[in-house]
Amino acid sequence: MQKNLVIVESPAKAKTIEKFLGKGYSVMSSYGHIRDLKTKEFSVDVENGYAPEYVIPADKRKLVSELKKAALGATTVLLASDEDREGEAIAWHLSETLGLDEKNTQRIVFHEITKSAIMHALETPRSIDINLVNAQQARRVLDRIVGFELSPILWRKVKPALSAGRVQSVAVRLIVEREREIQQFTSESSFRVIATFVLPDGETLLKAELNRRLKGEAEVQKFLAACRTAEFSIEDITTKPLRKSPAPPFTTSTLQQEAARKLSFSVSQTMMVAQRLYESGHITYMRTDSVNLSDLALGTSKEAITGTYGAQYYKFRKYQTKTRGAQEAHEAIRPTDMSAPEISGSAQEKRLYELIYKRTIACQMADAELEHTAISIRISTMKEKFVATGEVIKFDGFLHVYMESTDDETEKEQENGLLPPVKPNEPLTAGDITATERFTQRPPRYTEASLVRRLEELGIGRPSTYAPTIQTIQNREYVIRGDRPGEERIIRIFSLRDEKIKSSQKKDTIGNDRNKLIPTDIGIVVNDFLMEYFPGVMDYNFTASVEKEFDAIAEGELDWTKALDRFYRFFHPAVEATSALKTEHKVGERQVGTDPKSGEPVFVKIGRYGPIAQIGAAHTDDKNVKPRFASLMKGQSIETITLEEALKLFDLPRTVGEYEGEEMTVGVGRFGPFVRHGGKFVSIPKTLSPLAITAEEAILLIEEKRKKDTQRHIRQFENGGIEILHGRYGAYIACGGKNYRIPKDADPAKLTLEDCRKIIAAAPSGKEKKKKG
DNA sequence: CAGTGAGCGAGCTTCCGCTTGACTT
Repeated sequence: MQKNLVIVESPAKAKTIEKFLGKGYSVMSSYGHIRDLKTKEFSVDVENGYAPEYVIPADKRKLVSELKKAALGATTVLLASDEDREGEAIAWHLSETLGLDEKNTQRIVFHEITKSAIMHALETPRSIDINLVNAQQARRVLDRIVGFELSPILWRKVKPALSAGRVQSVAVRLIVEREREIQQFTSESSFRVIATFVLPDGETLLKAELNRRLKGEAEVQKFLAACRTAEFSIEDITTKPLRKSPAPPFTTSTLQQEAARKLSFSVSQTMMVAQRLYESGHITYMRTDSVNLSDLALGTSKEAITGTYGAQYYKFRKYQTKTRGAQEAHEAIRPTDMSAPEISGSAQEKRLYELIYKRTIACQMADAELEHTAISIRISTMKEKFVATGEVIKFDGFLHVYMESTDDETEKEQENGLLPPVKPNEPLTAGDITATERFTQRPPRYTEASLVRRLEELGIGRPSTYAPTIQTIQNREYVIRGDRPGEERIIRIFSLRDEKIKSSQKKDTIGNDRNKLIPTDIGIVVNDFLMEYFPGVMDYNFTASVEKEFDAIAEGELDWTKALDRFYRFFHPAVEATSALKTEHKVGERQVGTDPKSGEPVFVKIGRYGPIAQIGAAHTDDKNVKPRFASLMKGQSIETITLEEALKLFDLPRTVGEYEGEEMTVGVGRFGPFVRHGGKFVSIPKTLSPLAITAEEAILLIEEKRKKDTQRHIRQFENGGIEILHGRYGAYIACGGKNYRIPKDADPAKLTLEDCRKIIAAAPSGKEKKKKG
């Protein structure tokens, strides 16, 4: 029997839709794009109207032939990819590749996977919008031009295998510029004054803060002295109602941020867990920029809220997407079943689901109603005032369920809850008055999630690329996720008590950073280079301005090849000029001083394998004098390293002593500092420096390594030819440089040589595994 | 896994956005 064929992008979506459609339809998935430019070639014919050369990637061929077969046997083919630029292009590529006939091909779209939305889509088919497709082609080709013309310049001028692109290079720029702001930041000190007053009843306390910060010790002393003789009284009491509204439902970016703040998930972890929730049918699609909720979701949310919390907690809300460049092909991320506050699954899945559930429920709940009270306290000797503030929740509303977190690291000004009842002009007795020194905070380093938020604000990147982009800039070693110890500060404290002023000090660490994005030397050098020669592409508004052009193309107002040509005509000459540039020194090179021993200059720069120091210039007349090299160590930077530190690097490798008749040498290799002893390597932990390590410490490390190794070996056969080892994922068998997994039901300690041989023989060969790619 | 790096030179690397697998040391 002939059927209608519906093609969607995602297999999970296909499964759901199939249920709604019934017998006359079969639903297949394209798994995203089915054609693209070649991966290893430029694939754009610049001379010929920027004609792209599309190919079907190897891992898509089988799928495409299956789709082709299904399309041939179908009465009608319905292309149901997403209703955005990429989705329209997918539909077009499908129609081109499968050789579809316009007569029995329809383009349909829906934004939510509900029966009514799908039925409506079936009733209102259209044809492929070629303008929208061309907008996508322009986007694709522009990204290819930028990426494939800039990256090779970096290979030549900085280091092989680097990359540049419209999105990643701007992401790195944000991080580099933030780091510079932090370096240039000088914190200022001021004193925050807090007083505790006693009410006329002799026991109730009221805590209040001075309405301005004091500058410097002299002013503090003067102020406290004036307080000694002052009288305090209530000046004014003001209360005002305060309303708080819930945050909109989750998009990809806000989910990544909240999961990072509340669950400490990395961006990619959030996406992996969300993917599983989506595949098991618990949530809607997780890559979206829309805050829209379907009527179905709105209805079931209302039921859940009124049923669980009561009608007074419910409020209908519709959210509008404000994000720049949003394409809104999907709904917001929400539970598929609003009557299920919990699901079964892994601990991570449960936690992420709960977060999504609460956020969705909360966004349809009533405002929280609070009352804000401020009591100002007069000081008879001065015009300054103390102010006590308190906030009382009158009705919790959505706060009952969910409160959005912030990245704000600045200390929370402790707010009082309920303030005691007071009357104007009531006299107060001062207890302690304490002035504590505070320092202004440097700008915060980006986290993965806060970088995503910034990129989204700038309209750069898409929900499907946030996590991969962050991965890329770390893979290229432009940026690392790392820790930076805070700065220790002495904090001065002055307090007035029983008419005496006392001073004290305490130590505090501020600005301690963990798991933040920090630029590397390579990232900094590449960024500065691109900023100098390609400021247009690096501009934060570059994406926004080309998006405007893409919109014009989609509207049919602009020819896509003309738009590309306009860009290429200014971009390509800059590429040519930069390539031809002859520079005496390498990009990012810096002379740190002169080697006192040889009188040769000492440089630091990016080498083929990373940052290096160099003594002596190349290209000298004397061919026998060659420059010497040494890698920088982790944590050192070509921007800040001193001559002394650089010279020390040349002390390596060095011999630290002998052990068991063999020399122990210390060096720094590709994987960090190591001790070498009789052909074996032992890593030196962070706590020890290869420059300072002693023979005793080195021996200890060697012994530790040996102990660990013996624990690693569970059994040996054939003189070590076949071994059972303890690895990261449990026990495994190693044989001839290959590893084999042990079946779950077997006890690794009891396996015989015979068992091992069987397992090895039964394992699929390497060829079979590799065939696909 | 490990000390590389100054040149007669092989051949390689790279973009952004759609989407999941297959895999496991």
